[in-house]
Amino acid sequence: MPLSERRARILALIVDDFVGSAQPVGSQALVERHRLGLSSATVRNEMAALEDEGMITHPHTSAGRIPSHRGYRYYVSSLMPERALTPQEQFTILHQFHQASRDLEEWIGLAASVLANHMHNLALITQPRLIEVRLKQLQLVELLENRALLVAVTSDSGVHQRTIDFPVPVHQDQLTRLAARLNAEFGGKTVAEFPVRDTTEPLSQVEAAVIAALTDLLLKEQAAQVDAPVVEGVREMLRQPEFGQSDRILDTLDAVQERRLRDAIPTDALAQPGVAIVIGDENREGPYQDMSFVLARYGPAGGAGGIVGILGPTRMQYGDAVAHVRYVSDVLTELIREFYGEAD
Amino acid sequence: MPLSERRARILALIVDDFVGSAQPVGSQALVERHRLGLSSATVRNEMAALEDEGMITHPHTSAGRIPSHRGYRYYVSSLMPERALTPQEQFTILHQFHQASRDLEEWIGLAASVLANHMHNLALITQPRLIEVRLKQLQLVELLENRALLVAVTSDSGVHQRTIDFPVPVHQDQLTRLAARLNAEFGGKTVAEFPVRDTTEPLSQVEAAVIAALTDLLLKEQAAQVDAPVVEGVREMLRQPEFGQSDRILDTLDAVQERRLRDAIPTDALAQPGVAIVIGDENREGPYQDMSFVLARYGPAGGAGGIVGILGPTRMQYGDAVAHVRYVSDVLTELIREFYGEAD
DNA sequence: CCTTAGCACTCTACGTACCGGAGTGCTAAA
DNA sequence: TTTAGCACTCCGGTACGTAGAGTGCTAAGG
Repeated sequence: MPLSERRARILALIVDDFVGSAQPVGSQALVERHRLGLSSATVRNEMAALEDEGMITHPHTSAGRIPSHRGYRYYVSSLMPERALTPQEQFTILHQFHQASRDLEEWIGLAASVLANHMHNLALITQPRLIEVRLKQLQLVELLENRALLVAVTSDSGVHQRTIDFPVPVHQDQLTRLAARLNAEFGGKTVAEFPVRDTTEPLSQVEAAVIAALTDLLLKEQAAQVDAPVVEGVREMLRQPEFGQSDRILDTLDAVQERRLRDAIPTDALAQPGVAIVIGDENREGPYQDMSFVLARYGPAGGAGGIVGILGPTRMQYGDAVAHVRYVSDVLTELIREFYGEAD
Repeated sequence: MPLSERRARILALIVDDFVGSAQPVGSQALVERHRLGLSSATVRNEMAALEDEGMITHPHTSAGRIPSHRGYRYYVSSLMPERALTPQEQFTILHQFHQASRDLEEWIGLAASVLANHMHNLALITQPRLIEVRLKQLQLVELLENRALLVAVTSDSGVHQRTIDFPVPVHQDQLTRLAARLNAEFGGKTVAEFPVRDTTEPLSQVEAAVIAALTDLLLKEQAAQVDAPVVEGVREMLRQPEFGQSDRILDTLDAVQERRLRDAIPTDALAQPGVAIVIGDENREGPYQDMSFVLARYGPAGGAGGIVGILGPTRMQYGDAVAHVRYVSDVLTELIREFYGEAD
């Protein structure tokens, strides 16, 4: 049920003020700061109503109001002004990409830094990957007489490596020939498309070992839906007043380890296109229940892509966050398109 | 000038107690806890003397004593009991390595985790590298019509990649032939040994671009004396009481970023073989001046190697730290010897 | 019926005061 | 040289009082 216009306006002001100051906002302060044509008493009545509707709460009896998770949700869904970055802001960001070298990993790291610095919160970006992983080319390098390094380049330009132990000695010549043969046979294929060998015709032990390693490597690669994300700005985020106590910092520090974060990213919120916002207890996992994600997919439709987003306390500048995430996602999409070529 | 035996004994007890409890230790507590055949007054006299010699201090007038950096230095140099890990401890650690797969990077990460968990402090390990980087094999993979991925495997089994843009279109066939040719020509050589081309005979633009990229890549690789280390246990360390205030945590968090840490590792202390201890203000850089490093090199003599160590507050179990670092360093050395083969 | 002035009440943050405990430094005697 | 004794110091915790910000309610006014 929608709020009355005045009530909604007051909610928006409470959110704005609280996001800015991190202090509970009182009726009188609100009236003065925004020159409302109302008395503080009226605002108090509205606040009481907003509290009944679950949009705001008190930390304690005689404190000002702070938005509840529900209030934030209402705010971002109905009240928040849409805003795009100004040309000036866009330029500042683009400029940094032009400074960097043409390297995908570097771009990802840079994008994360940019986001983190602008939003004073944690930025996370997963490496771009294709849904379908195709083998592009493999290489075999002798390390010891019975061990080799398998290097596989996949269609998303990822380079993967693994050592293989053979039951028999091998030489580089042999490996090079084998690599050429396997490239011809498996190149350009997904694991699912790998030709099944006629089992009656026994493979050489070496060949079998390489194929096994290759298959396993690509399967593992494909299985990992999302890589552990690149994370920047942990410190920026922890500087926010909500992390004032050190035990809170330590717990959060734990929660934003790349590996834990990978599983915590609420990917289901990204079913629809556009920027998704996941607030507080909309997160399933405990440690993130008073934080919010602002997430978007990046990458050309059907091509290699990943997730870019911001994680911070629920008290967050959602409008700016959305604008920044959207813009950075667009920039990354464009860079990837360039990198992999239009044709892909 | 050496301390009298009794005075040294008292210093050792102060260090031990303080390391254990993080509380300043008073004369009476010391006497009671260790059943010294002395009165607290005598101990107080000795403490006053130790303070004159700069070995201990007070936080304030009526507090117990804590070791100064100088006191720790004396302790580790002259008083600390040498200790090796018990067979039981050794087994616990070795066991974890046997669980892991045969992958060098994984070993490094595992070793760091083990160290961090046992010592409740930060563990850091640099990737193993050779002083001399030799090209083992290179591979060229077409990405776009005028862009390729250069993958170079170096003699320390490192896999390095870089994209190359060509002024002209290329095909995979051409790249494969070129790669084979360059492998024959440059394989097994260091950058310094790369044959200089006769400049009068012009290279193809493609070949020139690849050689330039390869040279640059190996040079960069060689130039970085130490990689940014793998770091584990940040949270373990920050849990120590010396990091009780949140601003201290944030500052430290900053100081232990991989990149900053790389430059802060006091490598010069590792000139002599064995385990090096760098205490407090023996560190040049500010943020580490109330922390200590316990470091060792690992890797077979003349072979690929790196640095393994612990970073924590100066109040640290130095004896255990040394024993653990030494043992893990030995284990890593053994693993590397196995991995690269004895012959190397 | 909505708005608002007025007022009693509540809770926090902060500063002051106070006290017990642990520890020191000094002195004088053993 | 060691030690008992004692006065002194400082921290940490608790209690208390106060100022400030804010609330909720009531009753009067438009």
